[in-house]
Amino acid sequence: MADSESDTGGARPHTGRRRNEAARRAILDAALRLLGEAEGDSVTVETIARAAGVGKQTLYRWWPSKGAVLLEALAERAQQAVPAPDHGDLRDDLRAVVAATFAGAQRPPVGPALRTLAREAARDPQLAVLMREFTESRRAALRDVLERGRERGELEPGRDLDLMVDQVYGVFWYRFLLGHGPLDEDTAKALADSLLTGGR
Amino acid sequence: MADSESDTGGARPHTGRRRNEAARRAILDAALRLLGEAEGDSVTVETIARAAGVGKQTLYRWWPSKGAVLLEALAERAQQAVPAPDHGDLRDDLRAVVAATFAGAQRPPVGPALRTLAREAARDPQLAVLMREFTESRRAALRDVLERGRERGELEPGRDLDLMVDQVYGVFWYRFLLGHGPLDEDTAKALADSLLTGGR
Amino acid sequence: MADSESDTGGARPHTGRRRNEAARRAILDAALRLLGEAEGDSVTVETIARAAGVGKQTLYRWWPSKGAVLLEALAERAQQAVPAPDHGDLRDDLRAVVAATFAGAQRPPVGPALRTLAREAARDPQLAVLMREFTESRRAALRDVLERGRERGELEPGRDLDLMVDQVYGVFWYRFLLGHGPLDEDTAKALADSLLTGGR
Amino acid sequence: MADSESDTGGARPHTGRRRNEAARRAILDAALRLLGEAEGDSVTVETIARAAGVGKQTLYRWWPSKGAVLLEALAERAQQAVPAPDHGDLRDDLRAVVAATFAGAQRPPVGPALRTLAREAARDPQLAVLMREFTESRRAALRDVLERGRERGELEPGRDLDLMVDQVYGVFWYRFLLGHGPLDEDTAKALADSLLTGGR
DNA sequence: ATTTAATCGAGACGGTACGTCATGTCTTCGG
DNA sequence: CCGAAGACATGACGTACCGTCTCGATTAAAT
Repeated sequence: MADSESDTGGARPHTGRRRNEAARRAILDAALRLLGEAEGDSVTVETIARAAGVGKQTLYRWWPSKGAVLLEALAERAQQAVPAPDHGDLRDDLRAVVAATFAGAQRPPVGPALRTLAREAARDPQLAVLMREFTESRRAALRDVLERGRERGELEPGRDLDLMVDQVYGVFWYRFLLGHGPLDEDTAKALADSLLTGGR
Repeated sequence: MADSESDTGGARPHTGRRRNEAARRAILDAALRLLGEAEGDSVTVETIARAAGVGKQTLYRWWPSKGAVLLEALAERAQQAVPAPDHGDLRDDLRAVVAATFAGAQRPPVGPALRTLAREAARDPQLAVLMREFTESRRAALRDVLERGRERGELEPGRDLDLMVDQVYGVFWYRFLLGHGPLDEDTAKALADSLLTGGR
Repeated sequence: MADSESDTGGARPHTGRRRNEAARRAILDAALRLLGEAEGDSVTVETIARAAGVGKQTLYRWWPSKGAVLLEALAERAQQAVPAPDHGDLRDDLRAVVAATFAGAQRPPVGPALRTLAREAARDPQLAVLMREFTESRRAALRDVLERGRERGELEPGRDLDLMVDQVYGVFWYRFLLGHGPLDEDTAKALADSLLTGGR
Repeated sequence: MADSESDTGGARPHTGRRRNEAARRAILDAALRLLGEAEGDSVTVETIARAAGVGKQTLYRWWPSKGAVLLEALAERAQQAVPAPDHGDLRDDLRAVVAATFAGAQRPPVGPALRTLAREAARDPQLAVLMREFTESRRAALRDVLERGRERGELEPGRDLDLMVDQVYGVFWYRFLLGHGPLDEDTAKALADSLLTGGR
């Protein structure tokens, strides 16, 4: 009965007094998988543990909260990405980064996970900190793009880069969480252009 | 013991088969107070009821969910604002609206309450809907300003106004909730200018 | 699925803010039934609650521990008994009381329940107190029989009645819990006679 | 932090592939100490291991269960006794054995330990078996005394000796565990006399 | 004037998830 | 190869909120 859900392929070998890497993997995988399946609701610590074929205690031993598990699972997945392209043209780079951000957050397993993560972080200060650190790397990547553009003279020297970054991520999170507007490629293009050209 | 916290001044007179306005007030007041106080803890239905000296059923009779109570409590307080100025100059109007938004959300009772409300909305879909409706009026006011500007020719005709609105509120919520950047008058000015002039 | 076990016959009507007597009954009945079935092992709070069709909290609201539930269930069952016969002859009375004690504790639902109760009381001081009070009434009944006998001159005036009582209940509990000797009617007779006649 | 309690004096030298006697001692000592100290709390395997500065496995390698450790710890201490005197007079012998039993169980280190042990045995069937075996020697000693008395004609030939033994140990355990009556020398005398002379 | 009906405070209820604890098994690694 | 260390799966524990329910009282409206 339990196996029908977990499908971990049977017994994991014990690893003695060292952390069992296979268990870690099973937990992270199960967490991400459940998030993708269940649209974010009802992803319980117990559910994750059962799906991973793991005791709850093992989960609590290594992560402070359910959200921390999700975050690590997600961070792993997102490690590879972080494009930070360098075409030599700010407009192109900006469009690419923004579009990649928008697209990346909506692929099946990531979207619900990210949303759930935000929900959890809203209540769990510890997780909020972790998440802030995680997103920081994304912000840094975007800031690099802008800095390169400024050095090439594509931006006014006095421009507030942090504000520009926040305009991108602000729009992203705002629409991502509320869902009242699109986060498609056209929007990405329009947003990038707005930052560079403004509204005149 | 209960009175030490609620301080409703003792017994409320019954109002027979008509809704007891005093109870409604007590609930909203208690809700707002708790929203402001509870920095990290979650605001419980039971807590609100107890603080208001009210049965839980009274709460559920008049509001569909805990979130609805919280939102109404906050909305009452925020009723006044929604400036939507009309100086005849888009830049001035925009700066004014953005600055007012930034400032309004940080006044002592509103700031923490709004933050807690956002936290609650992250978990309570019903509240999320209500909050969306509530913020819609703010967005509409900003959109009006932009539309007037466009009609005066101060914006390119093809500009995506909704995106501009979301840039403002996106930045606002992003910084408001994460607290990693300022929401002062300079920022308001810079943001407004960015929307109009862009970064070249 | 749940109903297959609980068999409470469907929904219990709510009783508002007053304790639900039906729920109390269901809990006590379920507790005793499960004890009888499961030989005492694995009678979990959760199991009792589920079998009674009740939330765990309801159980904890009214009893301090699982053992307290069992005790109350058992005390109810034992209420009627408490023989304390009065044939006018001490030997007859004593034999009757002892035999009744032995027999009563071994009837299907009572035996395992009593054993489990003792197990629980070994760890739960609160329950130990309750149990002491419960058994006190049994001791008192036996003491009454002895006192009547002494008044009739069937016992030496200086005899330590409390010790006699403890000889009866000591043997009872000792054999009941360890199970190394019989607690049948012959034993009862022999024990009663031993107390009166001694070993010469 | 762990050492503050164990205070085993620091590192024990390893003994290679032979059983480490020092570890055995540390475990038994820790067990006895904890049995004596822990008045209400239960004595945990982990607690013993930590207090002895020992891994849990070392414990399970040499003893089948926690209870076995506790019992062995106690048995060692109680080795000496088992008097079984032979004055040639049953009454004297009986009084001596009973008084010794009562007194022995109340000496400072043994009393609380024995009580805790009984508590543990109530939950641990394995320990219960071991304890039964352990107490069997005590029962045998008493039975010997009685048998010698019977052979000397001081007891009716048909007397149920096992029942007499259980009257002694029944009273002992009953009062020892519940503490509602004294276990002093007078009681011992009265109990011995009761067994021989009875109550007329 | 009496009945009817709705509100109110109170809090019990069934339920879901939580995070902790103890058990007994297992494996690593230093000596 | 022993012994320490401690990770692991299991399963019970007791707590926190949720949203629903039923009281008994109180009082306004309908009769």
